[in-house]
Amino acid sequence: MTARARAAQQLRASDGRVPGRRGRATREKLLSCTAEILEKTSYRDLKVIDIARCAGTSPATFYQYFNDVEAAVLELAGKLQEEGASLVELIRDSSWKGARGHQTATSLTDAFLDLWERNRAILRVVDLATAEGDLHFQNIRTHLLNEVTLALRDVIEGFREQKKQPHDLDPMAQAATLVSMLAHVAAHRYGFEFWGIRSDKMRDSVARLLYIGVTGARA
Amino acid sequence: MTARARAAQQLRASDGRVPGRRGRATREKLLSCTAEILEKTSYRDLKVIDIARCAGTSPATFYQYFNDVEAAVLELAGKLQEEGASLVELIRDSSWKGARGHQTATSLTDAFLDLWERNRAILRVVDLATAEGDLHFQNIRTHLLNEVTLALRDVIEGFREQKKQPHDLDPMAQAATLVSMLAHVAAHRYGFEFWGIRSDKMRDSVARLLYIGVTGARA
DNA sequence: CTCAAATCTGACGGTGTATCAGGAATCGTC
DNA sequence: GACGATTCCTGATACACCGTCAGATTTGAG
Repeated sequence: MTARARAAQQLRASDGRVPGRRGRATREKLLSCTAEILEKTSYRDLKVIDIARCAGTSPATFYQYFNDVEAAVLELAGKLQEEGASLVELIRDSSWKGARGHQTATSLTDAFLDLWERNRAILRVVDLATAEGDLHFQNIRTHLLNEVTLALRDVIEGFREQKKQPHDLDPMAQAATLVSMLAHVAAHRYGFEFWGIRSDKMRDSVARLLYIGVTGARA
Repeated sequence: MTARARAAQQLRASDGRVPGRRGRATREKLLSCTAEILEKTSYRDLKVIDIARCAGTSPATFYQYFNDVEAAVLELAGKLQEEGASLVELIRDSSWKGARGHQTATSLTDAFLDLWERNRAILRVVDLATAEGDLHFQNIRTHLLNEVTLALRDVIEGFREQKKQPHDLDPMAQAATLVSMLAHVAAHRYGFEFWGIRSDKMRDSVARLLYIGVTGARA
């Protein structure tokens, strides 16, 4: 790789320079402040000036490193893209047969809920922006969930070949549906508790439907 | 009802007056403009000044009728609360047994997708605001979905009593999970097509999982 | 210590928010 | 159809945030 090519894929400040150590540090600080504020306030009320204040710097500095607030959030979201990897392992490396399969479904459900819980503030925005048709966020969401969906699809395809699943079932659509269920329950977890539904019962239902949906087995 | 009590539940302008015909008309115009703009732009970029411009009036007029942008969107969302009613009828008045049951599940899926499609711009915001913990939107979302969830719960409870569903299954949690699946697939419908999954296959998977989840039958 | 590169910020023009006093339209009444 | 009262609307305004740039400050290599 030429020096030119390397520089091209490196971080750039708004004026085109490649940031040094100090620069990268303030950039990181700005990012973590963005994440922190997003935990407490709505996306609509996330202001550059607040991020700058939190980072002990000025708004102008923020614009040195990001084009706008969305760019910062987008980067935070980008960091989640690899998070899907551990879920994929879980899906591929565990047995989906019988009681073991139910155990796998439960573990996957827990892992999903946990992933969402740890990143709920960002994932909320990713969800909204994707629904609004923002292609950048859509891409991130795809990268995060696509691996998981594909892994599930393969497992489902296996059960279909064994005639455990209906012949006309589309494994990819089925996988996407199950992932949707997981994502939505994870996103609205707090809402269910508020609604009077016990969290562990919710988990059981999700895991059970996941198991049935993947394997074609009965409840 | 006393005049005082009636006035108390009537519409009020910001200065406390009860609006007359002209006032209600501009109010409606502002609401429809809000909805219209929300179709094309993100919630984050929804500005009072744009709504006012669209309605051919001034920002000050907007504030005559709404405290802020959120109040207007909240009212638009409130109008959806009764939309759940037709779904409830569908759930209660149709058979869930055998092939008929599968037909019912398909109809419900279609009705759900249609409801979301017709109101996607507003429902996006409801979803986000609910996830962000906004209780006003949470309430609306609950009213919209709670009836449907309760209706599904009753049907599930029936199948549980017939030993078609596991004894330890919580019908309410199961219903909430299925509604989550419906809501999320509906919200991200366009995303799936973009992702290369055929819309009709998606619908089939959702309907099938819904049928299985409600009745406990096999695929 | 010196100086050039890297980093930061004060200052500014532009846009949106939210309020209020007062101007304009409407309506009932004579 | 003119009057006054009521309803409705808006210009003016103070304030907040955005996004940019020139230049001040800091850093660190020599």
